[in-house]
Amino acid sequence: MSTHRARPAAPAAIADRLHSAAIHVLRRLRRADTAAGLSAPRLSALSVVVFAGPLTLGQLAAAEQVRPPTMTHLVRALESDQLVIREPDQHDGRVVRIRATPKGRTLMARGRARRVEALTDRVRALSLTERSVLARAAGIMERLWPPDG
Amino acid sequence: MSTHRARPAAPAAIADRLHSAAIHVLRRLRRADTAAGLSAPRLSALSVVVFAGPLTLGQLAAAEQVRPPTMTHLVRALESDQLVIREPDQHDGRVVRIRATPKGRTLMARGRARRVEALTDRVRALSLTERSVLARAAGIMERLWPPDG
DNA sequence: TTGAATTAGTTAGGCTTGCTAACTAATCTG
DNA sequence: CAGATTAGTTAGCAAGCCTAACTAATTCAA
Repeated sequence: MSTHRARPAAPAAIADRLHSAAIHVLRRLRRADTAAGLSAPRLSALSVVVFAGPLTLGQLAAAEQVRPPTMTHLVRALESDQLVIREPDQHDGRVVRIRATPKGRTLMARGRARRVEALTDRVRALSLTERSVLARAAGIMERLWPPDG
Repeated sequence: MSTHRARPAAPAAIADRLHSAAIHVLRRLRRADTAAGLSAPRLSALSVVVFAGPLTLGQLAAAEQVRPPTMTHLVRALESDQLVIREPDQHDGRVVRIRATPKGRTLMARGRARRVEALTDRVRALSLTERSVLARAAGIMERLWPPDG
């Protein structure tokens, strides 16, 4: 446990290591992915739709931190797999509401489990202390940027 | 600090959150990137070449967890920017050694700093405890998978 | 020694994810 | 109602990833 009681690392060094670690972890998962599973961006978008209820394309794009055209594209892919549906808004003819289908809900749960399966296995091999560090880190990482950006 | 003294989270839940957090952090950085900087994959590959000395394309691909054709592509891009050079191996005519140029070394340091600048700013805003959690997490993440496989 | 198998890397081609610019359509505002 | 704004799509591009198929070099075995 080299960091215990050690001089705290500089923010830049921490950022650098975290960046590198995130890249490598995601690359591992990408490889383990594929087969019948959803890609990370699709899975991530689908999760938001499932959990945050029906929401507009723009809201979804903002939540996922991508541009609207990118989200249009992602939604089209999910729609063609019948995982979400597009609904016109009653009050505003410009907006499109995205809603998860039952098929989308089931597949999200399964796909998510499959995609992180390899990671889950590795986490299982860690000590309770290490797991707790990762759990806390995940929370910190999600809260790094203020809610709206 | 909700996880303090709380029942430890299931490995699958931790994996899931970490996965999601990694995606979102990297997306933020991608946005802040561009201008005169190297993309994450190029920067990552260049770093390995700089730190791990000259190494073959295959070794580099393995280190970066991508397929050889992908690495061929990345190396070509780095080469055309004169950040690395390709050298034929004396003993084995099939292998190609990749070596960082001085220009590559300088640009790596600068590019790395620039790319993680936004993240560094956010880390600076954290408490010492939180920073230490992230630092430890980065180390754990890098060591999740055994060295070679 | 020669010819088959293996190994390193490249080429070809495809898909996904991301972007900006430019467009359409709908809504709001003065 | 005209002009500005807003939501989303279309078009077109680049990067990063892959597999399949290829070339060239090396190894190994009969």
